[in-house]
Amino acid sequence: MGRAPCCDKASVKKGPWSPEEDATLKSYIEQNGTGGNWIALPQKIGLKRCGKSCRLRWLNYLRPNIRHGGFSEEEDRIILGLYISIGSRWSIIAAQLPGRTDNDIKNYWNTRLKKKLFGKQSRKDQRQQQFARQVANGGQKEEGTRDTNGTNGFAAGAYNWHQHAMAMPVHPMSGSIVDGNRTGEEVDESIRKLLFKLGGSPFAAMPPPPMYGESQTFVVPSVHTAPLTEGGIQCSGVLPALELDENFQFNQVKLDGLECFFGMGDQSMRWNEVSPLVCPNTTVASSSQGMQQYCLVEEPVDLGMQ
DNA sequence: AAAACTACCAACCGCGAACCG
DNA sequence: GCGGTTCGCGGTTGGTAGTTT
Repeated sequence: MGRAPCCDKASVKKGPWSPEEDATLKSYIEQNGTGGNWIALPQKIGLKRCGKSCRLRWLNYLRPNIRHGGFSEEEDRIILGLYISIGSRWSIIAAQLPGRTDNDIKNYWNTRLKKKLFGKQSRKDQRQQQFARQVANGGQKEEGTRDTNGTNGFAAGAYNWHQHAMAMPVHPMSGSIVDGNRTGEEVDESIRKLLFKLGGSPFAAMPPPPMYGESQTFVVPSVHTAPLTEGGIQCSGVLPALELDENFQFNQVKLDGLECFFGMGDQSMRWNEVSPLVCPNTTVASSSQGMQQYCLVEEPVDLGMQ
């Protein structure tokens, strides 16, 4: 027996929602709630829509206190930190960002953040950065840097995000989830608790500082217990060695483009080509000093795990 | 000015999980 | 325990606005 369709597709309207449909759905749910049955809801209120479509419209657009666009640096870091830790579990990531929907975060990741992280800038970002550099140069227009890709010298993989970070001001997160009083350790603890709740062991005490030689190269360990000198890849820069237990191994298959974090794949990656979103405040320290700060989420963030 | 290209995002689709009788 | 139904999630698609050539 095949799967029962959730609705009669022939008689159901698809595509963008009209303002009238929005108003009908919104006013009904605000007054009566969903009634616990999305499938029956559209018939009840005379909408020619699939129940799933109604649910999606409500959750992603009509629900109160939804925020769209305008992701802050802080939100970027939270998304990135959680993506590295738990993969593409957007609903969990969204739960840590009040007002954001999983769909919004997913879109943001797929269209912007992933490219931003791995060096391929969106044109919007390119323009923002070019503008910032012009401002930094006292308004002088940059010339002669456009490459054949039309990326003004910032071709994929060659973009220096540390430079970007200096040019782009860091905006405090709007809303209330940053209280500014919590230490990095408290945030780490929140994430540990979250990961533990998700079924894995919290990655024990943040990783030991990587050995940082004069070559500015160290070996990223595999996710589990691989020693620093085995199974890793050569990377330059600073990277935390996350210790996630086997319950998190499944996430690896979803970590599109992040294989380097987990010692997967055979390509080498230069970490100074990766956005400071990964290691926003990391300091290139001498081998005697060790690493000053860890990555993941470093700003005080209420992860709701208290 | 127009065609081609790119980026963004709302919405759809299908699957597994959870729930219920 | 089983089968049917609904929910929730993540991946993907399609439309459109913006940008480049």
